[in-house]
Amino acid sequence: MKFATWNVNSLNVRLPHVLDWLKAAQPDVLCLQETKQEDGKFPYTALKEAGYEAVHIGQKTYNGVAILSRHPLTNVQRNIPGFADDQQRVIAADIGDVRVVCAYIPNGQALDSEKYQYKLRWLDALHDWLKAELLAHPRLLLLGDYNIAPEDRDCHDPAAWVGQVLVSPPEREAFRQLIQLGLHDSFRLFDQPEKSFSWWDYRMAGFRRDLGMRIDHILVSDALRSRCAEAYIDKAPRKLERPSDHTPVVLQLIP
DNA sequence: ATGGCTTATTGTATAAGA
Repeated sequence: MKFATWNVNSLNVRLPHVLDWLKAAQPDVLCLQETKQEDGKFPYTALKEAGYEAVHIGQKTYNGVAILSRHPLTNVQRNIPGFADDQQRVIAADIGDVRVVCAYIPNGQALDSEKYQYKLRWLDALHDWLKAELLAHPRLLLLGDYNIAPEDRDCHDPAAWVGQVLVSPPEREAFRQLIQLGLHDSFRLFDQPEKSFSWWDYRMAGFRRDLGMRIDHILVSDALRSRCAEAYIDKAPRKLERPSDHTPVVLQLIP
């Protein structure tokens, strides 16, 4: 079973890339973030023709998350229960014997921004919900755009990023709190190249100069750890014309 | 590196992303 996550920065613009990638990479499950469209515009038909059913929660302009799957999706949950949020950032479903949670964690903008406080509150709510979710579903995957580079090696220039979002100590602590729930960063279960990144800024020729960050992750619960077979970042879609600024992150799980 | 890009919007400049 191949699972992947990809922030597509507008599914309307990126649908051709998504369809091409589904065909080339053949994932069983693909979690999308930043679909940036209301559900009425979501391309259910095109995805169905490609062999994937989908569940989605979206809004105009911002946010929006979806799970695409070749296998039936059941027990679908939208948003974090009990957390009042007008931003559409979470969708979860059962696929096979696994609980799949797709999340678009807030960016935070800047440390002195209200959006940063929202990010930390949001991470707290996610943590508390996942704690309960793990009791009900021991086999759980949390895939998405975390907007957190967990360690300095996940940042192209840690010194230049001190004092900014994605790397601040409270964000990294929130990531560790998720790990404390009994989750593992699947990417780091395997040897990886140095400078492994999942996002590069559109500006400053960020991709060409490899000024990237690893902020998209797939966490696996204790019960799934021994089933992890391979984890990698597929940089190919980032090289296309008019790419998303993120590229897919992949985990292969033994059935 | 302090925004040089990209996206969406009842647009023609602004907000947001990361």
